[in-house]
Amino acid sequence: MLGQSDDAGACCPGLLTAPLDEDQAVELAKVFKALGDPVRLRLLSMIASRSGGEVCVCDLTPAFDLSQPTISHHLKLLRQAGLIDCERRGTWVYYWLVPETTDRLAGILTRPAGEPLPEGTAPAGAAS
Amino acid sequence: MLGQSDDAGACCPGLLTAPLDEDQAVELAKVFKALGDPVRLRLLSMIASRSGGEVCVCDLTPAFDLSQPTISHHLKLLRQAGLIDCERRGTWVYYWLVPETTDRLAGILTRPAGEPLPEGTAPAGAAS
DNA sequence: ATCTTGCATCGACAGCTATCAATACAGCCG
DNA sequence: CGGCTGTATTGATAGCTGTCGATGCAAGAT
Repeated sequence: MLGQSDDAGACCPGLLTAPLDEDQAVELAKVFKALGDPVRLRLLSMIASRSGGEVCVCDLTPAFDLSQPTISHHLKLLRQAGLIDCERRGTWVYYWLVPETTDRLAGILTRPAGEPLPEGTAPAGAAS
Repeated sequence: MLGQSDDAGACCPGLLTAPLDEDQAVELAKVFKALGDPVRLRLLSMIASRSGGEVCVCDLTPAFDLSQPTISHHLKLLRQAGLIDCERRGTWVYYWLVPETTDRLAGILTRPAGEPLPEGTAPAGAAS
């Protein structure tokens, strides 16, 4: 959902250096929207911090005061955003991080070092 | 809203290396939620890519097929998320990026390079 | 085959959100 | 002063989203 299709040239200049076109913005927004929920952020961090690589849903669900279908729903959204992936193994389902996606986001949010900021933060240059 | 107070120790280990606690997740989610809309992403990129530092609202509004109040609303959300800031100068209002916030997000999404992805199990991220 | 457990899907509902038209406010100009 | 322009706020509304209980499906256990 983010860079698995033909993103020729979309390597990562994005967001902070050039205006996004609408299609790119729509795609990116899906991923950020998936991150825009505390439950999903915690799920993602629980999954990602298992550098063992994977977590069983049965380890995730009890960490929240939410019903099992709700957790399942959030996991689905994270998966549709390309942030995680999963596999059934016997009775259990295991989830793991897709680091390419988070790497991509990090790149998109990283401002090219050489960018000369006006002066701190508030460019109150034009003093009338 | 994100790191302008005392985030002692919260430098950036976040998200991918250790499970987020709920308060952190709630705070972070606000920022990601602000990014979870195509219009706001385009606004942010238009503002950020002006490394001159600032953009007049009057330059932003006509770039969208949306009413002026809607654009104003989106700008307000971006500002509340700490992603941009603004200043009135005469008749016009100018917005600029708050790079600290995007830097923080980039750091949060950046996985410590040395993290050895296991491969015995499933994470067939790119290989296979 | 049947029961049991783990997870996903379905349908419903409350709360939030993006959008607009109308209006208010701030500053310039005459 | 009164009018004009650029932004923000308000109020209303359609659509989306997070949540749950109920149900369905997969796979191991009996």
